[in-house]
Amino acid sequence: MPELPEVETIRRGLVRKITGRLIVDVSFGSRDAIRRIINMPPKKFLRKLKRRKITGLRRRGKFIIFELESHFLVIHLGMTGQLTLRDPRKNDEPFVRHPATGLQRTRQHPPDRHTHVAFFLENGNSLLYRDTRQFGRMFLVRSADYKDFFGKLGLEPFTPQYRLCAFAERLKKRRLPIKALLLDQSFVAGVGNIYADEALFEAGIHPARLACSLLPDEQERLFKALSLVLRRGIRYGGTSFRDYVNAQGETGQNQEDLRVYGREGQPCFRCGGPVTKIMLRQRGTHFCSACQRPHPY
DNA sequence: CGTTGATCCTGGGCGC
DNA sequence: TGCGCCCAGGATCAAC
Repeated sequence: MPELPEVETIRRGLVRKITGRLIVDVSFGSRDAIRRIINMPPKKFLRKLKRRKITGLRRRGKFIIFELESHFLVIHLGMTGQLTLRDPRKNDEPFVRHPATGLQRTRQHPPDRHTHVAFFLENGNSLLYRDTRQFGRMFLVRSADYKDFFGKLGLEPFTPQYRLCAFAERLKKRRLPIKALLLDQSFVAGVGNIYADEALFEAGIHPARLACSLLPDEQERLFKALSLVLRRGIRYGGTSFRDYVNAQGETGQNQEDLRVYGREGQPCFRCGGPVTKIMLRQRGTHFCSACQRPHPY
């Protein structure tokens, strides 16, 4: 589910509301789900979090990172993870799936069978972690281990380290389809299936091209396309295809602005030809077969 | 070493 | 209505 723009949108929606707050309690859902999601016994997790103050909120790739006093709580939302705030003074609304779009409409909701962790804050609000498919993970990382934890993660877009020369150098070493490389978090952090397809379309590059075969101007177009589509995703509050909601429980708007993802058979915005969908490494892959040629010559 | 495909889950949608 | 199958914003890991 959530790629860099979605995680960043959640972060921005939470940062003012939880920074400086104390975690007074943590409650858990079903045992089996908790064992998968948290990297330690729940009692230990609770002991380490109780009475801790949240001093800040960061993001690295698709990870959202809660700064505590001696630790970081690192959360990866997997495919269907949701982090939402619940204010007991406001009314709850049930999850409602829109019959036509399939999108969920909700503001805040009470915990249900997919709500696996609730963090209770001293101001009465709670932060709910809900995850239908249970692919998300939470880690408590000691401050000293922080760098190590993210050691293998790749270039971070929108930072000074995200530079064309580093990008091109990494590209040249890899002999696999460029789409597959874009999904590899040790290359560029934060890119997932939607934004990989969107960036390749913007750059006019066929998803099955071998990464090492990209010509210099293609490398540069892809480098720029990635930051373009990610920035656009953030500006529109993320892409809601199914489960993604922001910290307030609202869907994003970026699905209205996608060029190829989810548009199979519909006209390419550039040439008018039909958008093609193929399976590449078990992932749905959308592109325009006229604008994104399999061979550059 | 690098690359690949199976696997972990639940649920929605489709064909029969 | 129901069943079986395929698909879904992801990442890990055994096997080549």
